[in-house]
Amino acid sequence: MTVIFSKKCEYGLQAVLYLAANERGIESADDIAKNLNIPKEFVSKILQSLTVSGIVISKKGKAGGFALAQDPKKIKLIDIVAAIDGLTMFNNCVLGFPNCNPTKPCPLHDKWGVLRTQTYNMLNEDTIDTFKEKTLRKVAAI
Amino acid sequence: MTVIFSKKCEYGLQAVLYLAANERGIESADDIAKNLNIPKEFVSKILQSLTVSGIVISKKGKAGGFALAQDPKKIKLIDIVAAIDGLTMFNNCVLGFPNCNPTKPCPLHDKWGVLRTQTYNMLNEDTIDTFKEKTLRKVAAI
DNA sequence: CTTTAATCAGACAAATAAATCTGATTATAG
DNA sequence: CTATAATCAGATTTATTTGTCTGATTAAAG
Ligand code: SF4
Ligand code: SF4
Repeated sequence: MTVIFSKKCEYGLQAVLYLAANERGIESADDIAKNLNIPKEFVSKILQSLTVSGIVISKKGKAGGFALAQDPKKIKLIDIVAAIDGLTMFNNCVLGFPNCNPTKPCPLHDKWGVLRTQTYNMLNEDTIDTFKEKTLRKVAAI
Repeated sequence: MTVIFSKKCEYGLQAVLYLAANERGIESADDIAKNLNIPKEFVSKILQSLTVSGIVISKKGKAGGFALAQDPKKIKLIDIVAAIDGLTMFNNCVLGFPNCNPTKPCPLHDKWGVLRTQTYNMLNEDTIDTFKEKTLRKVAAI
């Protein structure tokens, strides 16, 4: 069981945070994978897909790799989530009931609705440039 | 993608809420499945496992089925989650970083830690007898 | 120009989760 | 006592997610 996001999405978030934090520009998939201790081929695939979404760019050949496609002051975590897992979870129920709808609230609607929104806001309110320090410290501790 | 809980857990939560809400005592798996619009064999298996956890009881043979093992005033949603998915998610990171630890916080630790606790509280603070009405209304709308 | 180290595309494999099936057992009701 | 309708246990199937492999392409550096 993952929490909220798929592994794909978690790795995507970690990789993009890492790219933003180390400020070295182009970074190889191999390097990213080693530093985050996640499977290289997998994170490589994920970053490939994020090039299509315009979040990272890739450079082929020797000394190639991935880098942010935009200023980290413009990228939010929610952008990465939207690109990988989509945003449907922010319309779904913790209990798995269908048709989430304030007019047909299920038992937890009031409480869950608030938490769901706060989770969304958490991912939407800061740009990833503000996470550099903490990302570096966390990565160092992996 | 499910939200937080596995399908197994979602169905378990729904089934137990349903048993508490309709107050008919023994209810067949077939009936539960039809009313919740979820697979009968699957919910049956899940309820079987919840008998082991002491949350429901089962009665075999004709007119058999499942019923709550305890007074609904004593059952909390967190009990069902603990029995099916376990509670590890309440120690894990949204970003999937390993070693969640306040001394090695990752970028979202402060915010996510709070939301995670509030989610736990949401499942822990009320007993399922308080959900009857809303459950019935939600089930009717499925 | 050749070697090397990287992405890229797409197939493939393994693991996990979700759902179904089968046969046995059990209890009720006629 | 028999027919029926249910749980139960466990195997099996299917779907999805996660992870790996292969071969082609690309670009840098000697
Ligand atoms: S009404 Fe609330 S609890 Fe029910 S499905 Fe919608 S968000 Fe979830
Ligand atoms: S420190 Fe916070 S964000 Fe990081 S893993 Fe722990 S809970 Fe998650």
